[in-house]
Amino acid sequence: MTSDARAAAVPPAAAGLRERKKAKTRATIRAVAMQLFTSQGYAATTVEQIAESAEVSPSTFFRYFPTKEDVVVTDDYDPLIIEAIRAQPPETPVADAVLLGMRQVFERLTEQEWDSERRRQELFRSVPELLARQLQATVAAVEMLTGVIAERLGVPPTDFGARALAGAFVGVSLTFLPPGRPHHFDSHDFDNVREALIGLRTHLEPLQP
Amino acid sequence: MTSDARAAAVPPAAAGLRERKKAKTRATIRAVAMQLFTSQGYAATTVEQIAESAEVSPSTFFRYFPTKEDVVVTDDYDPLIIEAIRAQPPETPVADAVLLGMRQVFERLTEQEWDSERRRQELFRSVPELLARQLQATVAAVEMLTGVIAERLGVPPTDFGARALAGAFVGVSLTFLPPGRPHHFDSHDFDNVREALIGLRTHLEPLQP
DNA sequence: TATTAAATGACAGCTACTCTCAAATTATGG
DNA sequence: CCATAATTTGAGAGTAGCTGTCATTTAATA
Repeated sequence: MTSDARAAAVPPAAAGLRERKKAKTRATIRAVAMQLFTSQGYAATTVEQIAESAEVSPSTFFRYFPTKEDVVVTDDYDPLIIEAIRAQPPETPVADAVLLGMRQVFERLTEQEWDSERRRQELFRSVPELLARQLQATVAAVEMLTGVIAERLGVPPTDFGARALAGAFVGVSLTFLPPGRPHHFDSHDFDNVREALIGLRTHLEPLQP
Repeated sequence: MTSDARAAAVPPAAAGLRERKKAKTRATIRAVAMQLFTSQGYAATTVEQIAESAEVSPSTFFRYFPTKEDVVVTDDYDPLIIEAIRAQPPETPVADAVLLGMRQVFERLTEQEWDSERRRQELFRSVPELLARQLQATVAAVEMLTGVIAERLGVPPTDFGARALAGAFVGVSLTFLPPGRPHHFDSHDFDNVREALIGLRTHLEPLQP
């Protein structure tokens, strides 16, 4: 949703053997890949190496992840955030609902999940191509956010006000990933986003229609 | 600055012969590349083809553009926008100064420049990898925008308020590139961005510190 | 004009990614 | 439990983006 909060999914407990095996393979590939990336660097790690470590063929790697970048970029958190926002009481103002929803998802992460999340962020910071793809995913997520916001406001999802609010959220959130300087996004940062939004009002005030 | 307003630069009139030749080569490569992209498609056009059409070797192509993507993504407009914002009278409120500055640069484009700009936008819409890289460039531009805003506000460029405002601008602007639907960004859209920002105030109002 | 610096082209090599086809594995109906 | 159908997998060949090296050409300088 913001450019963070993404990690490996836990394979669902029950399902056909086929499904479970696929989920396990996918998780394994991602795990060993992240391991190799953080130890040798992203560029220095070849798909062949990943495949070998995961004990699959390179062909299989590409069946699970269309590109090498997808191993890092893909995640399953966005739906959780949407749901969390939807779960906020109706009397809560939209802006608060969004902030609280995002925050809650982050707060529920286990220590282990935070760990892989930090490694992901580290990769985004050091590998420009990954950041680019991550931003693309983020922009796509704005669509979803627009959806929930519109729902809450009781307007159609095409409403410009809803779109603009979603855009502002994401735009402001992105500024908390400072260039270069290693700052790991954590749930505390939502307070900062909140304050930033409040500060925004000062500058928007003078705008006359 | 937003994800638009980028095109080929006009080679400066005077300079050493070397400089002029380089500028001409660069412009030629970009021109023939854009031509091929729009006629055959981006993926279907190989660097070898571009090099041949531009009458240079593939090696030379990569000396001018580090990647095939850079042919489309690179531009020289950001400095113009920054300058235009700076040129706004000091009594103009920041938000207005930014909007007016951006708008002016767009208004000064020639019909020819608009044409290539539209082709660029078309490529961003149809080629995901290009959009990703473009977004990366956009985020980088937020830094510059933060700089001017901070300047105007008389605060250090690290100020969170300045960063947040810059982020909000870009975030809101991005929402005017609707997914899929072919809408070409033009200078008129700045009125919409302006209205969207005004609408934002309603939702930010209820936020309590 | 002679010398120096820069731009270019040819070539080799690596790797991400695609496609095809045969072998292996899992699901399903009797 | 077995036969058959549907998926998943691996192997191998091929394309193209990109990097690096080195000799050759072209522009700048004295």
